[in-house]
Amino acid sequence: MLTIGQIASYAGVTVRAVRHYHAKGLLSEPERDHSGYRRYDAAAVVELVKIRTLADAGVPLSRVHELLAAGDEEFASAVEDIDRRLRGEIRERQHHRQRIAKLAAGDSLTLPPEALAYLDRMRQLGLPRLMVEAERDAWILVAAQLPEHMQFYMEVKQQQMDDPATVELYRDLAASIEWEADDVRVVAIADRLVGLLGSAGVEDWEAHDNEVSDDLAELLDSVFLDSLPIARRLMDLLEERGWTGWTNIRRVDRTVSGGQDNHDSPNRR
Amino acid sequence: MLTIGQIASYAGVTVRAVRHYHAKGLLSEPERDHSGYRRYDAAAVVELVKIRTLADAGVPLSRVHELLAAGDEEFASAVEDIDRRLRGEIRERQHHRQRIAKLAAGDSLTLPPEALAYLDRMRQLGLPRLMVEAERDAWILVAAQLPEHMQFYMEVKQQQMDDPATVELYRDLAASIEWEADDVRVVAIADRLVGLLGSAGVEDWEAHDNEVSDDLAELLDSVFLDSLPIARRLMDLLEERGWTGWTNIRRVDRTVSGGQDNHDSPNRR
DNA sequence: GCTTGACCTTGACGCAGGGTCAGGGTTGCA
DNA sequence: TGCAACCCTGACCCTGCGTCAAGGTCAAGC
Repeated sequence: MLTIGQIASYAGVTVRAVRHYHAKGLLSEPERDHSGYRRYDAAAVVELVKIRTLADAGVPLSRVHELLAAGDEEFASAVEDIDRRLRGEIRERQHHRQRIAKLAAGDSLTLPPEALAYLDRMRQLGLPRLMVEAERDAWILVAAQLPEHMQFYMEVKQQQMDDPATVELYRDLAASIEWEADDVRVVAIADRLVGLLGSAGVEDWEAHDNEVSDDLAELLDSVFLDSLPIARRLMDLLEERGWTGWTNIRRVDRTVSGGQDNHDSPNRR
Repeated sequence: MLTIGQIASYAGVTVRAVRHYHAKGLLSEPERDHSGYRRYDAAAVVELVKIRTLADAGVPLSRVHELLAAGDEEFASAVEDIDRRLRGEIRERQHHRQRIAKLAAGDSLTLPPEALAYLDRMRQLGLPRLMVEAERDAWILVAAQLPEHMQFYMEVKQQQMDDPATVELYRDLAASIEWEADDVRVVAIADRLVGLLGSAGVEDWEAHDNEVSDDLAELLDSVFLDSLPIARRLMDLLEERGWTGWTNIRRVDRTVSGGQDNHDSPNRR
């Protein structure tokens, strides 16, 4: 008669595993000797080897019992199930490999390459690190929600960077991070911004704009409001000048107070 | 400010997952409002998106924190680690697929094809099911311990099946399962067995024999002893006739009582 | 007879990544 | 005011065992 350690070593498993199979009901509990030790016969080793054979083939323990008792047909269909699961797990891992490969290749953690290029452009134009990071965080949020629009957005942003007046405005906005909330220079910024908004040349922004949910717009506005002390005042001034919102900035409807309309708005976070 | 449900939905994860990341220290706990609700800012969403990006690339949560804080070099080497792990997991699944495919193809659970062929041969020779199953169980044990010797063993067994006298002996042994332990016909069986042992033609059995550990031999003997009431008596009779053991049956050394020597022994379970 | 070391016993916690109650409190809307 | 939809913590569930903890048993050597 065999002890648990012996059948375990015959089957090439640990003692703990054998007890686990008992607990799961895969292997029936054998007789005990006078001191309570389990005593196995050779048939138990055979059962254990069968269990391990199935387990080594990727069969979950919860299905081993069923498979040991199964006829040919059930066995075949169960095997198909298991193979399907294995294929799925392999595909999943392959996708994981592709993703980490991209991350390792410098795709940053969360942004598509065109966004990284845009942020690089900002840095080259000498815009300060804090501003670039605020932009990055905002675009991470957009990319997470609307990955399919990122390319378009980035094209527009790159065009904006081609306009010296816009870049100049960005620089001043960046500098304003050190201003108090009531700094008088905010008024000049607001006026220049309205000027740029009026001369906006991007016509089909609107189609993409409508994809930005109110919730997301609010979230992005909050990034702006949190990062710049003058932000609240600036938005107030813009509202006086006929523009409402920031992320989804739109012309205020003049006929119905508090109403909305859909003029396009080239300024973006 | 955002609730936990909101940041979860921005990042495409469950509320439970966000709390899990808090508990694991991946995402720092935000402020609470007056009623104890967590209140998040947009930066938290950005962090959460980063965490998910890594997790979706197969990075274990336990390494996410480290990777978020890592420089380029550490990041690269960590990514290599993870890719290695993923490759290993894929290979493992591929092996699993091969194994269940073989099982599904009828490779039985535990025996190589040549053993299955041998068992089929026994059945064709009209040997009873119980005997074939006892053989099968015994060979399962051998296959688990000495898979590389199975082919040789099976060749020898097939040769035995070519000998009508041996087959006849098997038939009578099978019939003996219904005999009492003290049936007189056992003596005749023992004599015929000794005759076959003496005329054995297999010369290099010995090299394989030595691979069978004493423990395994004892286990296999016990299969024999458990399955046949006359087994014990038969072994006693064999010992009287100069043969000891069963699985590792050997000629008894005549000069030193109780000693062992290494004559070959073609009889096998 | 005593110690030592290798076994054996049950019970419980731990891992990864959360899912899913249970048993509350809060908020927002009709 | 009521109800649904949130939020909170705490706790248990899943896999397939590994790893203590705290003891009992066995065989060997002195």
